[in-house]
This record gives sequence, structure tokens and C-alpha cells, in this order.
Amino acid sequence: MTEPGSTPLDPDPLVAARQLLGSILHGRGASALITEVEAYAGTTDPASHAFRGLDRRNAVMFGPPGHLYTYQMHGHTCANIVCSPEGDARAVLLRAGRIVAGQELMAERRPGRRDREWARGPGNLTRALGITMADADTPVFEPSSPIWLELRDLTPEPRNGVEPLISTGLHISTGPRVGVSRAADEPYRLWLTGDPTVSAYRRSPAAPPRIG
DNA sequence: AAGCGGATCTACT
DNA sequence: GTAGATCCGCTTC
Repeated sequence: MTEPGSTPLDPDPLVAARQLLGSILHGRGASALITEVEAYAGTTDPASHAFRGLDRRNAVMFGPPGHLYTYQMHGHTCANIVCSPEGDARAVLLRAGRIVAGQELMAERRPGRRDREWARGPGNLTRALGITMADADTPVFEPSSPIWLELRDLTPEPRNGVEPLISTGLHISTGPRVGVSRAADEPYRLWLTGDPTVSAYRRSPAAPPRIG
């Protein structure tokens, strides 16, 4: 499969984002088909945690590709996959998924929620799959890892600037990232068009007014 | 030591 | 659509 120290992910987070859409993320007792992601372009991206340089919190993002970068905010855990070579810090945030295995566990992990809400939003996705901060730095392309990724190669790269059609007939939509106050208009969020598990868009109140 | 902002979520109108 | 809960870090005093 994959050579040690390398991953099947493209180092460009926008390309990696397309590779990850439709892939299966296996967690603790449950699995999700990834339906929504966001690309973060590392030290040159004002919205990235890496923008201010290496620190304790973001160190995993500067490490080797294929590892899980987790962070906490508002009491929730969010999960990214690092896609760039060691020393760089580009990554893809996993924002939502459709639970395709372990549905019976959702009664305790997501009580009172409808199935489309089980993994809707980055904090809900990690809760549904049993991912916590203790999973930081997990190599997700090793099937022996407790959290691991099964890439689905549904996503040809755009050619000649044309939006690709996935072989299954699904489309990918793009738009601005949710909740970021800087680079708030960059179309770095990608999702499976029309999928009910995709989270709602909300612009950061701190972002400058949309131009155009 | 205090304040505030954030890659959020939920409940409510 | 709006507000409040919530909590960790970073900034500032």
C-alpha cells in the first residue's frame, strides 16, 4: 500500500480535500463517509492555525503527512488530516460525514439526534466516531490505527478548470469556510452537493463584509 | 490576573 | 435568524 513516511494524499490541501470527500473515516466502533471538508493552506493562510508559526498547539501540522491534527475549541474536538511534507503545515479539516457503520452507538454518543445530524459539524463528527485529543498525531493511513482512513478514489482532479463529475454521479460544491474571520471569502470549503449531512454555512461576525 | 476571540453547538423565536 | 453556553490560549494589564 503506502510506503512508510508517505501518504496517498496530495500536498495541495485543495486537491487533498477532493481526495478525502467520499472517503471512509473509521473511528471507535463507527465509521463515516466524509461529506464536507475545508482546506487550510498552512503558514501563508491567515485562517490557519499555522499562520502564526510553529507552536505547541499546532506542532502536529508541521509534522509528517497522513497524521491526525486535533484541536479543541468551545469544548469540542475537531480533526484535520495533515497533507503536506514535514516542516510544512497544510491540512484538511473534516467537517461532516454520513455514518455508515456503528449506527447503534449513536444512541449514546448523539442522543436524541436524527441520523443526518449524527456527524454534522466538526465537533459532532469527532464525537460520533469517538475521536478525542488523545488521538492527536495518529497515522491515519495505517489500518492498524484506532482512527484510520480508507481513501475512495472518486475524485479526479479538475482538468482545464472544469469542475469534475464524480463517477457515481455526485457533484462537489465549493464555497467560503465556516466561521473564519480572515480569508473569509476564499472558496476553501468543499462538500458533496445536496448531501443532507453537510453543516450549515455561517460567516464569522468578525469577518469584513462580503465584497461583490 | 483578567479579558477576549475563536476552524462550535444547541435551543429557541 | 439570533443568542447563550462553554473553554482553552493568547494578549494585555
